[in-house]
Amino acid sequence: MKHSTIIDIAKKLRISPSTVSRALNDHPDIKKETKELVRKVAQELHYTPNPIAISLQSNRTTTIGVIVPEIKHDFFASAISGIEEVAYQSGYTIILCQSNESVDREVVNTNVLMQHRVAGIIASISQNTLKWNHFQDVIKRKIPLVFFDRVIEDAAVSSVVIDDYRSAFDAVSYLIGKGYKKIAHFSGPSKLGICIKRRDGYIDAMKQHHYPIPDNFICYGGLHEQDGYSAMDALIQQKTLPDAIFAINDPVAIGAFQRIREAGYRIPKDIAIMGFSNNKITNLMEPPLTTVDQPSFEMGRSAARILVQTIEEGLTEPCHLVLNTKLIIRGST
Amino acid sequence: MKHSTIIDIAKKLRISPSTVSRALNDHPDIKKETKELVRKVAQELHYTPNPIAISLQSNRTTTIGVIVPEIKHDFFASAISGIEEVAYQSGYTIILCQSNESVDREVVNTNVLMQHRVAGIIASISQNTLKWNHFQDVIKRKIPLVFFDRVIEDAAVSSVVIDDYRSAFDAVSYLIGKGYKKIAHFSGPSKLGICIKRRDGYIDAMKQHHYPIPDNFICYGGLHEQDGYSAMDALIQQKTLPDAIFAINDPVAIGAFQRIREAGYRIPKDIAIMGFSNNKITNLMEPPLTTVDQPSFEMGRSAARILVQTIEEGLTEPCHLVLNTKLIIRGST
DNA sequence: TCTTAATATGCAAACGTTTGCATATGAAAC
DNA sequence: GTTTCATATGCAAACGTTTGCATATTAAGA
Repeated sequence: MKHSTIIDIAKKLRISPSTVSRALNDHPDIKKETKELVRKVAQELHYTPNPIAISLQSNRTTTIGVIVPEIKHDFFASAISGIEEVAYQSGYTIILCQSNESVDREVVNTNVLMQHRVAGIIASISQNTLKWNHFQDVIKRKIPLVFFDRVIEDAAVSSVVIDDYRSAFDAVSYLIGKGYKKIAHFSGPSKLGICIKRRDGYIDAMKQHHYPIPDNFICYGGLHEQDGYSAMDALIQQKTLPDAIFAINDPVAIGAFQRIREAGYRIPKDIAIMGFSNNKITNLMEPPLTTVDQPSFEMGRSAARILVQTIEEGLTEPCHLVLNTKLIIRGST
Repeated sequence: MKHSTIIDIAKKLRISPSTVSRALNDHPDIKKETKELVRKVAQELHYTPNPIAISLQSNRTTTIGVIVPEIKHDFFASAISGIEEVAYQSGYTIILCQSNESVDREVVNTNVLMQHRVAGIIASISQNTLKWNHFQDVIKRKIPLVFFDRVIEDAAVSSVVIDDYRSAFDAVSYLIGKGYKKIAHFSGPSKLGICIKRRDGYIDAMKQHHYPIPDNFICYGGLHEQDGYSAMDALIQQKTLPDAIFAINDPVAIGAFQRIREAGYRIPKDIAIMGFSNNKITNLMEPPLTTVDQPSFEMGRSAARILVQTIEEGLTEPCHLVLNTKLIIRGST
C-alpha cells in the first residue's frame, strides 16, 4: 500500500502532473470538467498530498514547534492542550519538546525545530535561561515566535502572560486585609522573570502597609514541592514563624503545607498559606488551598492563535497579551 | 539568514554536491582530506542537513506520532514526558495529537500522522474507539505502532500495559482483607478494555469470598471527577450504601470522595475509598487516597523504546510488555 | 609500455510538489 | 484568410538530498 501521487493520477488520466496539481488546487486556468475528473480519480486512489514534498518545494511547513520546561507540570500540560486545540483547528501539527529546565536542551530544541523548518515556535523558557542567543537565531531566521508565561522581557517578541506583579500584589493585599501581618514569601529561582515580578508584588504590598520584611522571609529556591518543603523547614528550624505564606506556585505551597502539617501547626489558624496557579489538586486538599487562578488552557490557545495569525498574516509588530488571573479564596487562609 | 545547503558547500570548494553528501555521511569512497575540508566548510557555513529533503528522498522521517485521549490528564502528561525523553535521546522528534476521546478525531489524527510520513505511532485509544479501521490502515502501511495503557486487544500490535485484571483483583482483595464486605465498583465506559478488566478483577475477588454484588454496585460511567460524583450521588439517593468503593481511576475516586464528604460521611470509617493510578494529587488529600500506582512515565519510555527498536531494527513480532503496579495504601481505606 | 584494478570524484535521476513560461487549440476580430 | 486573444494544457526547473553508474586519475602488475 504505497501512497499514491499526483503522477499516478496524471498517468491514469493521460494528462500532465502540472495539470493535476493545478486542478487539485482549484487553479482558474483549469477547465471545470478536468477538475472534476481529477478529483474523482484522486478519491479513487486515496490520494493525499505529501506534505513533505510541499514543504521542500515551498520551504515552509504547517508545523508548530512547542518548547516547555516540563510536560508533566499541570500548568504546561494544560497550556499544551490549548495549543493543540487551536493548531488542530487551523490545520497545523505540533512538535513538542521539553527543556527539562535546561538551557542546553532548550538550545538543542530550538535548533531541531529550525532544522525541521517549523512555521513558528511557541515557548516558555527554562528557569536557567539567561542568555538567549538561541531565540535570537529564531528571530533572525524570521521564524514567528510567541512566548507564554515565562518570557524573555528584552526580546521584541509576542507574548501571552498574566500580570504577575499585580496578581501577587493583590494576593498579598488580600492576606493583609485578612489580618495577617508576618507574611513570608517562598520565591523561585531569583533570576526568573515571573519570580521577580511576583516577589516585587509581594514586597510592594507589604511596604504599602509598612509591614517589615525580615531577611529570612523571602526564600529563593526551586519551583517544586520539595523546595516549599525545605523552605518551610528552614523557617521552622529558625523558629521565626510567619503567620502566613505566599508561595510562588502551588507545588511550593503544597510542600510547605506538608511541612507545616508535620510540625503540628494548624492551617490557617497558626499559619495560613497561599499558592499560585490553581492547579486542580489545590481544591482537594484539606483545607483547600487559596490560590491565584492562572488560565493555563486559555494561555495556550491565545499563544497559538497569535502564532497562527503571525504566520498567516505576517503580523510585524509583536503583540502582547495579558490575561486575567483570579484570586481563589479557600480554606487555607 | 537562509539555511545553507550542500550545494553551497560544493560551490565553495568547487566540487560536486554528491561528493559533499558522501563526505558528510562519511562514505568510504571519499578521501580523508576531502572529508575534512568539507566538514570545515560545513561548520563555517553553519550547515545543517534539511530533514525535509532527506525525508522526501528516503521516504522516511525521524518523527514519531503520539495520540492520546487528553494531554491534561496526569497519567498521559507523564507518559508523554517519558516518550519525549526517549525520543529526544534517540534523535526523534514527536508530533503530539489528542483525540479528546473522540473516534472521529482519532481517525483524523492517524491520517495526519500518516500523511506526515511519521516513522511510527504511539497511541492510547479513545474511550469510544470500537472500530479501528484507522489503525488497520496504519498497520497495512507497515508503519510501526505501539499501544500503551488503552490498547486494542484484537490487534497484533506491540503494547505496553499494566495487568489491569490482577491489579484490580489485588486491590479489591486488600479491601476484603481489611474487613470490607459491601464493596461497590465505579467503572468507566463499559466497552473500554481497561475498564472491563478492572471490573472483572473486582468481580472475581468478590466472588472468591462469596460476597454478593448487588446490581447497583457496579456503576458504569465516564472517567472524570463528575462521573464519580454522580455515581456516588446515585448510591446515596438509593440509600444503599457500600462500606467501600473501588473506583476505576483517581479522578472518579476523587469525585466520589467529594460527594461522600458533602453527605457528611466519614472516610474511611463510614465509607472507604480506593482509586487507581496514583495521581500526584492523591497523596495530598485528607485522608490521602489509597490507590494503585501505575508507572506512567515508565510506560511512556517503554513504549517509545519499543517503537524505536521496531523502526530501527524492524522487529516483526509484536512485543507485549506488562509493567508492574503497586498498591499504595493510605488513609482512605 | 600497456593493461588491470583500485581510488576518488562527478553526473544525473529520483523523491512529490509547484509554477513560470511555452504552446496548442479554437474563436473572435479584421 | 490572417491576426489576435483567451483558454487550457504541457514542459521543465526548482526545492535539498541520496545514490547507481560512469569516468578520471593513479598505482600496481605484466
